[in-house]
Amino acid sequence: MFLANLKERLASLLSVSADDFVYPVPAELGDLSLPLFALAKSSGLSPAALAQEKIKLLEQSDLPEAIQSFRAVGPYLNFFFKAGVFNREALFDIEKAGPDFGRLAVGRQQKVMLEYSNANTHKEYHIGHLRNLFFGDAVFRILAFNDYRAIPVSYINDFGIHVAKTLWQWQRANYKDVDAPKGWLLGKCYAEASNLLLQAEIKEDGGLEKEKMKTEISTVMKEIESRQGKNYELWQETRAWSIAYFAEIYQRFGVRFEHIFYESEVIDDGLKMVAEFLQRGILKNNQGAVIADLEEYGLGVLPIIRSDGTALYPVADLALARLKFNEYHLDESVYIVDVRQGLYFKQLAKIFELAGENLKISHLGYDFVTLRGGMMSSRNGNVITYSQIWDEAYTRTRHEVVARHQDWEIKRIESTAEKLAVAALKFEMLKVRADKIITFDMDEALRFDGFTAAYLQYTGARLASILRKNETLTADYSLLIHGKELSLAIMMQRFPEAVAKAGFQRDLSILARYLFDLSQVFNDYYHEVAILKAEPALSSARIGLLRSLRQVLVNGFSLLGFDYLEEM
RNA sequence: GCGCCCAUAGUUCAAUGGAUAGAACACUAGCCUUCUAAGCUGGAUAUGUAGGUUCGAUUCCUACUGGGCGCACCA
Repeated sequence: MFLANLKERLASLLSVSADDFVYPVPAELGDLSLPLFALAKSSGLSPAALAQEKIKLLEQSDLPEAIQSFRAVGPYLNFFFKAGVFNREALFDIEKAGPDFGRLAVGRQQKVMLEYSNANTHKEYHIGHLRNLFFGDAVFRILAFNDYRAIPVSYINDFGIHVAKTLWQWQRANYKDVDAPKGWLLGKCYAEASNLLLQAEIKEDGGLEKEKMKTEISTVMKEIESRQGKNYELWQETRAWSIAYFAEIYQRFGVRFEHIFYESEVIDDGLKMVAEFLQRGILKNNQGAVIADLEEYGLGVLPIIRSDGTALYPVADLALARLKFNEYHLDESVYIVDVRQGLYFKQLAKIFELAGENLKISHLGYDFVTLRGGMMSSRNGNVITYSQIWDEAYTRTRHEVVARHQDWEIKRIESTAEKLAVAALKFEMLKVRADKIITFDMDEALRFDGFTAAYLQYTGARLASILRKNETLTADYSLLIHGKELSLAIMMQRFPEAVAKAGFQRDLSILARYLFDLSQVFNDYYHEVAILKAEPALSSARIGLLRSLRQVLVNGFSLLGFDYLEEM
């Protein structure tokens, strides 16, 4: 990391921290800058006077070779780099590091389990789930890149009351012979069941009808819980459909889990834990239900078991949290779940604290996805499902690819279109900070210009096309003295900083924006400078510059979870 | 009622307390006999309100306004 080292050397000469440096906003002011406001305060000098002091210090020092000049501009100390030297060192550095360029050894192999994609079987998979999946996967990738022993897991809710609702409607609607993915049909049944219940509630005299439905659903639920009978068998069959459907989605998006937990597998241990915690007074009976009373900690009340004796969500989660630490000996267990469950995870952590179990569990929240027409809800069917958005995205990318490459084989067209669609969707979800609500708009999300994955991939494809035409491997990079070459090299050297910041803040939008900025710098350069037609030695050096840029893009794309395309 | 999050250009988003608040989309004027025009160049427009801390506030603090979310049997 040449730029980082350069900053360290300057920092040590000036007795400041490398983190104090900034990059001047109007680039004409310099390549690197040191604002002296904060330092001036402790020294008792004005920032401008301190700048003069530092200038004197620098004049007497043995400066790094890459520094061309420096100058004080008011309270700032600005440095200019020697393009030839900087570029030579910067590119050697990237070539040497290759796929590891940007990697940071901060994780020290700490074991961090990341739980995400907590989908429900028997319910629709929608764009909200996609945000969770892409965010979780990218956090996993960046932590793994930064030397954490990150363990991606998914926890599937296959046992709640929603299952009973779905199966109840499934038997009434009889969709067995409808030509559609079965996982999708189950989601449809869930929405229909919820709707029927809602309608019964609104209707005058609907009370009786609703009670009848609820009783029927409750019967289904109890049969599943008893693990025998027709409904249990139906549960097994339909559950398998959903699981296969999820596996398809994960494969399409290149997401892998080290393990998948199921609610049905931990629920029994959860019930035992509830009994144990009841006995120890950590949980208590109240109005026929079992609750965790956390009022005195300002965390309200968490219901654990319904007054009809059936289990609520936390039962299985209690057992799962314990199981994770016992089986994997974790340093930390992170739940990547919608911010709306923030209170719930505080409650969960508090219960373990009260039980004297020191489990480091934390909640990494992100905000939800909403639609122009209002909040998404699978209960009333106001959703954009995974299959809808995928079909639309793929249709559009395929259309674009066909328009440009009539000569390509179908297989190639389809594979390129698929990669573009995957990248477009992932980038759309990752480019916004996690604590922002995404108001999803299909046309907006599936654009291919501006701040999009297609722009990044197009940048990559253009430079790959040049690299195919000239594969010279040796060159003298100190010939790269164009101002835009220096800008590009500095920007490339800032990749490790972007990775570090994105990883530390667990905010992938930082990396997304960095890659976009980097691409803009290249596209500007591309239009201004001839690469293949420059005189041979210079052309070779420029080819080397592009090779390094490709490496940075490849590394960056892979952290966000999409492919670098050679042609598009 | 209590708690959490958000408020920047017509729209969607940026900006470790620091230099002239940046992009993208849309609108508009240009650029393909240089390597992929899914590109590039130019043009207008913005910090919700009132205070406070500070040499300096989009950023920190307080109040208010507006929007969203969460708070006992949903997950």
